Amino acid sequence: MDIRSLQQFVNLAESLHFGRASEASHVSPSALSRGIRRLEQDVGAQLFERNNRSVSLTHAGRLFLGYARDALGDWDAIRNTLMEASGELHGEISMFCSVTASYSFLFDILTRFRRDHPRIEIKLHTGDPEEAVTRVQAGVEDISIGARPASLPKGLAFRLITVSPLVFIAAQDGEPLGRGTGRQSRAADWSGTPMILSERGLARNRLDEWFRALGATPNIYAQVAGNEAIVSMVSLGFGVGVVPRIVLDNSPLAAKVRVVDVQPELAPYEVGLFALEKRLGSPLISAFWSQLDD
Amino acid sequence: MDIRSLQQFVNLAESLHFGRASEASHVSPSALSRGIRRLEQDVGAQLFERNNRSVSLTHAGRLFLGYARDALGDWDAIRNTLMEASGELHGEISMFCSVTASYSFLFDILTRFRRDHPRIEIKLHTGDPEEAVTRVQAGVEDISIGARPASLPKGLAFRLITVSPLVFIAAQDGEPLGRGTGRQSRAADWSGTPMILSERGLARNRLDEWFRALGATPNIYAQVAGNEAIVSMVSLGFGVGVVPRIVLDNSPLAAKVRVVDVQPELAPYEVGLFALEKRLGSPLISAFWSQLDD
DNA sequence: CTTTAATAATGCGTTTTATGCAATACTCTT
DNA sequence: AAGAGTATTGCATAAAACGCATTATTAAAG
Repeated sequence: MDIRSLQQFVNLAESLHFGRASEASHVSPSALSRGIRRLEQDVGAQLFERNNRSVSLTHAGRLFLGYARDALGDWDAIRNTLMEASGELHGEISMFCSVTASYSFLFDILTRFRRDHPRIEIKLHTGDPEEAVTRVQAGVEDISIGARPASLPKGLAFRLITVSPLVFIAAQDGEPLGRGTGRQSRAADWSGTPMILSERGLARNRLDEWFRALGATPNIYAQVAGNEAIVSMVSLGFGVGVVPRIVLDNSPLAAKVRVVDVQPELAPYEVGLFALEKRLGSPLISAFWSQLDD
Repeated sequence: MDIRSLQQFVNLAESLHFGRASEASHVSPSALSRGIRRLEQDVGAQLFERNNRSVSLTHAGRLFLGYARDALGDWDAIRNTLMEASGELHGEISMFCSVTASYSFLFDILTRFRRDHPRIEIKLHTGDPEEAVTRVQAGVEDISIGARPASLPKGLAFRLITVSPLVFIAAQDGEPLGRGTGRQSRAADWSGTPMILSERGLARNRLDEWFRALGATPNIYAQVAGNEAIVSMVSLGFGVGVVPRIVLDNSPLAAKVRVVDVQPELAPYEVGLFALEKRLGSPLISAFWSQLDD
């Protein structure tokens, strides 16, 4: 029996779904399946009742779940105790951010963190920015970087890193938009403007809201995934897009697009760290969290 | 972290000696060394202060020892709970006996045990009969088979399997001993008789005592290790030996030796099971123990 | 009733990890 | 200064774990 099997067991007991539990444990479903089997061998009792379509805890499994939670807690506790006693922090933090974020300020943050805590390993996972909140909520990651949603889910802590305006961009050498910039937009201004939008996500929601408030319907030329793709298509002259300025700052195509001054402005992106509130007590996570203080 | 590392840690913490702890853990010293290293990595603190000649617990190690004992206890407890709930016993018993014992009644005992508890694995280790007591005392083995010593060490439980007389044997076709058998021996009877004796062990102690009571000194022809070797040398006519009768019953040389009726008789061997009293509560050990009841 | 989508398990080849043996390096004793 | 005792390490081997692709089973949808 090892600690990882125990964590896998708890993950599975909580989700009752091998696919999701395997993600939470950062292993493949097959590894999880075998891991659980091993554990059942070790403990000498069947813990889950399962067929190929459903999973449920046996009576023994429910008893064992209590033990497993305690054991994981005890292990964490002794580790933290010894770690604090020894002065230097060790261990591993699992982290999630979008590719965009990893290109922009993540480098600086991790460089500093490594300098201050060289023996804490960061397991970095990248993916769709939308997952930043859900993955932390689900316990799949300790910390994630993302944009603060309109309403922060209960139990989730947010730590602001930076604010980046959402800006309209057009091709640098394209024709000027057929209206003066800098004044209030009118619905008619936008009916003929092809737009490059995110398929979904916070920026898209903000923009939909913006158009609704204007009483206009956007002329959508393309819906793409990823801010880089938006910049790319805009730079090629396909239309007007909306991205956080921080994306422009890190884009190799920045010189090929220009920011259009549009009124009213979109509410800015608040980019920061997410973590579960109850896990801020952990020395490792707390170290990462408070590193942004200075 | 896994349970075996934890057990290895406790073993080392108790003996502070890699060689002995590795025996107690049934692994090689190098495996133990690496195992401890791994554990120190996992826990993030140095647990032992050690150079090439001495081992001691660090402060962190002392703290961790408390945790480790608890964790091992908890693991045992949940296993036993689930095992009893599930009805069928699983797991592993480590067992020790002499080669002699393994040839004689061990087969029957294990056959029956396997029939009643097919999912309990027996890890059998063989060696010098004298170790039967010490290895159980040291916690290296769960159960051992051996002869009951004159005084049973504190905390050790003994369960009689069978009683086997200690008999004098001589070569079948050798000359008759120069005195009538069946009457009380006198010191003079033995001065010219070459004896084949164990180097040490219970039989040797009994015989030394017997000669002392007789006021005689044995004429020792050879001191050998192992009852089989005694039978062998006696059968070849080198002298008179003393072995438990059960050895004869299982010896291929039985037809080549004869039992000599000598008075006073030696106290018989009481062969049985050893286990630590405090471990008789464990379901597995208790199952083995009580199997002899019927 | 048949089809389809979902999903846990498994065969297999590969990578990682653990182990034992023999050799080494270091330490304390004589 | 020599020697015995002992933790460690290099190396080759063995075992275990893993992921991918596939399979088998099941519940729901048509």
